[in-house]
Amino acid sequence: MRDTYCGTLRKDDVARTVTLAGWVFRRRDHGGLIFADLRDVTGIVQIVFSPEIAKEAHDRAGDIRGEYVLKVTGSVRKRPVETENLNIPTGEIEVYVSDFEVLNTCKVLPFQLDDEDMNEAVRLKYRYLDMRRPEMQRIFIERSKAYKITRDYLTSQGFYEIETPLLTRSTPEGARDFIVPSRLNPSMFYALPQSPQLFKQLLMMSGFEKYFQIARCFRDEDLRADRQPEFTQIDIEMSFVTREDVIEVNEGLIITLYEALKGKKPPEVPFPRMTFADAMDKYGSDKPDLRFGLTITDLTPVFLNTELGVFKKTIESGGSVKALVLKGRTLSRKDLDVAVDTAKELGSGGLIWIRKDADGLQSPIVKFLNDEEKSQMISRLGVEPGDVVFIMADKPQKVSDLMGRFRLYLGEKYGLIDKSLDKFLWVIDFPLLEYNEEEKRYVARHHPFTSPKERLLGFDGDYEAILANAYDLVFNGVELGGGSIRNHRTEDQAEMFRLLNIKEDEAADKFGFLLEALEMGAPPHGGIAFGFDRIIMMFLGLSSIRDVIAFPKTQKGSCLLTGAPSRVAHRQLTELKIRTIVD
RNA sequence: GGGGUCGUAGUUAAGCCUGGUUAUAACGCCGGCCUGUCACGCCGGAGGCCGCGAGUUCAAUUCUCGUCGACCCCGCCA
Repeated sequence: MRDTYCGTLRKDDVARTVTLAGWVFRRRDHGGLIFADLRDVTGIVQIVFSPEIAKEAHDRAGDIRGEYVLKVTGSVRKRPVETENLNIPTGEIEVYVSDFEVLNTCKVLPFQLDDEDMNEAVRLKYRYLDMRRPEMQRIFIERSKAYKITRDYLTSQGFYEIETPLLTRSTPEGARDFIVPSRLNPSMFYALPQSPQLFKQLLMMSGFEKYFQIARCFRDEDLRADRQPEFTQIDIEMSFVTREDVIEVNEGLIITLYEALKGKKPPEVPFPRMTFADAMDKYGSDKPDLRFGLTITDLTPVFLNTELGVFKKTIESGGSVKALVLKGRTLSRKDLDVAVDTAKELGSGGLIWIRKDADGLQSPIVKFLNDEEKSQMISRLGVEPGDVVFIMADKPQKVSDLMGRFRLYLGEKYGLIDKSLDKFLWVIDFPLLEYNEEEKRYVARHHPFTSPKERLLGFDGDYEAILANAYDLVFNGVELGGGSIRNHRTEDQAEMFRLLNIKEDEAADKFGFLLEALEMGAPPHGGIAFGFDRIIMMFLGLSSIRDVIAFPKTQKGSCLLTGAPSRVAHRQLTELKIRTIVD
């Protein structure tokens, strides 16, 4: 239909006769002369309707409106001096239309495509129009590039791409499943996969050795700016590997993607590492944002014999006292009150501030501290005049977590984060287990197939001290992916189920197929999975995962475009032998 | 499940705190003029269930409660 794309035209094309096809982006009707910007997937070019060049075309051009779909034939000409538009790549030329055809008309759109400040609900209802905008097209063109890079890189490393089922079995542990009724088996349900975890391990038992898949995953949990109920993972599994092997090949993949999407090299290669314990101690997070310092200091030793009630009580019951120092910011009383309120909103029992002025320490609690405590605190924290110390006291894990979040608040509020930096980090040596208050038992921190760093047969010590052979990749404080070396021997996996308090018959019922497969020559194996959407979002510098998903869901999980989820015909339910219990 | 922000022409916002006139602006849309614009310009015009439902009041876009929807966060997300 066409022989040339709009956005590709340059000075070299002058004098060519071209046929273009695209949408009318903007028109500027001067009566005698009509300009329009014709847009296709490659960009825009100015087309000119002149009565002197083509009277008939010019007459008809008056009826053209925004977003009309045109096929245009004309000659490429250099723009007259002083009328070039250097803001667009095609700005040195224009196309004089000799003839055109309206391929389709267009109603007045519900919003203007060049409106940058659009309500997201309207964009989502008319997502196909939203996606017509060049900046949205750019995102999805980059995303498309990322698929290809991923496939090229991994296949060149000897990986095989294999698909796994979407209709699979619901398993306990982990996120809530989306379930799908089985018509052929009334009252039975499939589950959509939270990840292809078990299948990729089984493929290792099949002997493929290196597997990957760009896999859709489903988790029926509440949404966030960076979480959708269905999302895409780069899912990877390898046989006969150690943690170092997995990290090496995947660091290569991430670097390749980073360079392609950001157009520059990552700042630090190989990516630095940090243990989970260090991350929690210094940054109060298992995904620390290293673009700024502001590390947490443990002041518990300073206050072991304190007379200050809050600290004394906390320390006696096994808690910790932790501090952050905001350097060189003379905060007003109001700033400090806001900080205290913020800490409360984060869930803190209280935040203590101490301001060091030229006259000494200012704080509501300073009179309860003795000289020894004050001087020790000052030397440990390196406090200088103009600094503010923030202190919280609570159970060790809780205070770490709270200080971690408070650190992010301070970083954001006081502009400590250098947004021009990119910081990758491997977090390693996670705990294998964590206590779940709700279920009153230990659950797997990563997943139940993760292996411990050391074999555990007959383990009877401190569950929380067991380290896992697991690793996460963190980028600017966001988790991009994580993985582990798995248990490849039945007895090790059975031991894990024992630690998780999953009974033998239950394990056999739910995971029997895996345990059996492990008994039939399962190789040592491990892998990783990256959030593909998140990678695109982070590397393109976007703040919402919805911006990198073509047709995303709202926070309540609905699609404003199609109206999903929706009621279904009663007949459909009957066929599935399903009765709902609410109207 | 909980906390917060928001909802007014097609769109983006102002007005609401402190209730009372024809609900304001920009962009878009429609008509007219315009041969070098590129966010074209100039003149004129149309366009509103102030999300929905109750309540308070002589009177509600404005105050109160509820509800629906969008967004951010906590819980949740192996």
